[in-house]
Amino acid sequence: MISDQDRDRDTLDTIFSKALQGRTLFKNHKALQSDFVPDHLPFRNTQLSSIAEILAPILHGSKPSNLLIYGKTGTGKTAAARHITTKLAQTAQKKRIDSNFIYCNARMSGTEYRTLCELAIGIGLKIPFTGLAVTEVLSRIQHFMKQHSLKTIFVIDEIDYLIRAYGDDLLYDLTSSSDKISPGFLSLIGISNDLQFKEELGARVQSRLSEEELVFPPYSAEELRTILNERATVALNTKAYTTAAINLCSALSGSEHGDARRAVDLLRIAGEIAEREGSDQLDERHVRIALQKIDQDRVSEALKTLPIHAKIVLLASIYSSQNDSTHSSSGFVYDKYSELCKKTGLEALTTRRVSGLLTELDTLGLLTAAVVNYGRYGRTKKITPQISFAVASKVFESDDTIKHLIH
DNA sequence: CGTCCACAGGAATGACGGGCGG
DNA sequence: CCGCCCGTCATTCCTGTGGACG
Repeated sequence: MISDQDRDRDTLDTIFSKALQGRTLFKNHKALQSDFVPDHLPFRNTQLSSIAEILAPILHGSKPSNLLIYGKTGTGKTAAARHITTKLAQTAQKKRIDSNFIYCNARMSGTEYRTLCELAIGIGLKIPFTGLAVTEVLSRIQHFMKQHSLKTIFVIDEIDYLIRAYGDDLLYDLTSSSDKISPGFLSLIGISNDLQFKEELGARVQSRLSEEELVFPPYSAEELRTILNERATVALNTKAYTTAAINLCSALSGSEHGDARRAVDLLRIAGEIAEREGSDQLDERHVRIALQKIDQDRVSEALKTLPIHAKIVLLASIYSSQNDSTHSSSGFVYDKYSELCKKTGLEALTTRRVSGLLTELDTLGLLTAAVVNYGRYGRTKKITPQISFAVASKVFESDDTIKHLIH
């Protein structure tokens, strides 16, 4: 009989010895991670030079126009913006021009307050992580920028998230604060995945924020192949992958929406699988396994960070819709949810709150909550889980408070 | 053609953890 | 230390609503 510990040590030993033998496929794992900004962005020359032209005025001390960048996920928006800003920052530093380039992701930050905090930290201003009014943080930032006459470019990624959750007031304040900051200034670069996002902006913000606009089209499968090849030569050892594997990665991602990030993720995960298997070449088989794993990974990451009640609501939705779809109204889900809460000893939240949680889970893409009218029989959200029971249970099993709800 | 279901979702309010200025 | 402010999450109370049924 082999204990768990023994087995763990065995596998660790084999991993280590393989690494020592130099059998790893990766020579630079970072180049395939999603936050990696490559030196060279193929097929984005026109966009890059447009951004550069728009931002260039900062090099002689005047305020660049605000910019709005559109494009679906994985079309290189973030990479392009980060690429240009770091290049600019380098040039500015060389020529001793005072300027700040700050990047933040609104969805990661979560709230208006925390987005502003990113800006504050970026310009070197200390702000407590809670306790202040948003307007207070804003005026401190403005005051600080005026005092030090800071010239700043602020990139807000996934800006559509911010608008949907909080409205455009903050953006209005940010774009109309130039006199409070002068002789410093603040230029905004908004990045949006949503092409219709602009219509959600009020007219006053719309004209200010999108002084300039740029659209990033999706990559074709052909272009993806070139990109992946470029990344692969940086990230992987020369003989560690087949061209067929690269081609498959680009074909699989290109057929959907030309999503480069997904293609790169796919390649990385395939590499990791191949490495774990101990094979010395990444081939098409690994890519196919990775394809199954990739969505699951993304989802379970989201699941893990969910608050406890959101987890239970999600579980309740899955149970409710499991056998027959007539049991997927928000009322049914709530009943199931409170039943589950009773089992864990937790106090159930109100219907109102659960309704809110359902919409939150919808925006996370973990389920769809469509409002439907059954006339005489009322008006509900029709809940359809977007993840399987298997995936959910796998993640929730590691949560002590709800693991016994899974059966 | 009006009724009325079964909720949606807005507004006001409160508890909580936390910072502020005095 | 105090009294006051904040954001966040949740509750309570409320008004609104599309369309099948009678």
